[in-house]
Amino acid sequence: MLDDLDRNLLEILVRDARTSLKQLAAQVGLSSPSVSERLRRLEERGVIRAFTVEIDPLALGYTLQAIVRIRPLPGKLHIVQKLIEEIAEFGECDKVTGDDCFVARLFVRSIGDLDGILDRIADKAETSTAIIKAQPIRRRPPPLGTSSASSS
Amino acid sequence: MLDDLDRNLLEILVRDARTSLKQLAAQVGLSSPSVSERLRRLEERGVIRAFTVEIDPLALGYTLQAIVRIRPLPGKLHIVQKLIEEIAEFGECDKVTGDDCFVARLFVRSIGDLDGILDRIADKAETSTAIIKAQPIRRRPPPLGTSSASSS
DNA sequence: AGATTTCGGTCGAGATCGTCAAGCATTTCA
DNA sequence: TGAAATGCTTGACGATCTCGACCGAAATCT
Repeated sequence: MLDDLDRNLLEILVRDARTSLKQLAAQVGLSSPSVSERLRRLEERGVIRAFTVEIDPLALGYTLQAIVRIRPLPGKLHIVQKLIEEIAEFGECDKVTGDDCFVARLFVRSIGDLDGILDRIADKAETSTAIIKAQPIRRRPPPLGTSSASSS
Repeated sequence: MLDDLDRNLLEILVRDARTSLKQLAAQVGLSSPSVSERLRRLEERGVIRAFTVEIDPLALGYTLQAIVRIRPLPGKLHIVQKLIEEIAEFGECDKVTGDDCFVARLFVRSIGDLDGILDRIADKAETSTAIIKAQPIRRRPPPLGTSSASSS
């Protein structure tokens, strides 16, 4: 489905999405129209979900991040999910198996804000919050190579 | 530190990092050299951490994601952290307060792979794994507006 | 207050880049 | 065997970016 050239292109673009077609072409050994066509198809197929910009939350004043596990009270699941989606400070949320129904990432500027936001769901769900002290791995894509599990 | 124009630019770029300087200039009411200079400074200051491409893990065959909470055995914290960093299938890892020391996101192609990877840290840490069933909120930046907690 | 420096902006020209059409080779399929 | 489809290249045109020169407002210094 993806050949080596595609993977190569993706790798370069993950590092710098502004790499010009010309440079991309040079690095993978194609002409720029070919690269352009490949990118078009990668987008069309949904492999490339978006070209975007990664912003440092700190630069926006969000000095605190937390991982919040959320267990909605009986019958409140949908209301809670909707609420989470509407609160812009939630920067990520996954619905998971197990006791905790949701695991979410919260960006806040202060402990006070954290409290304020959790209060808004306190009557609809139980939450456990863990403050993030460090980020050993920041968001990165899974390995692009055709395989890799259990190597190094 | 950031004015309205900067925030406006960031908002546009988060949606589409390939927006041309010309278009950006038109949308915020500046000339393109000005926009160019602003972007340069946003990068320089670290506000924009990177221009990147968002890849669909599914397109690479990663049909399964999991949230893994990891509690290293006594004395094994650093070994475990290093191990996690080296395993490319970990797509995110935060060091948090509380009983669980790390919370990580794992991309795998199959349950078998999941087992294989967890086995590699099983003798150095306790783990609890939650399979991701859905993603109500995919990675998004915190609100860019000057404030927002407890609105909407 | 008045002069000066700094900061952020505009304009225009030259260089760079992306896109399009035309054409070619290889593979696939009837 | 031949026709169609795929994926590539080349070359030209138009759009975009970048760089230098210049300008004005605001802050700073004397």
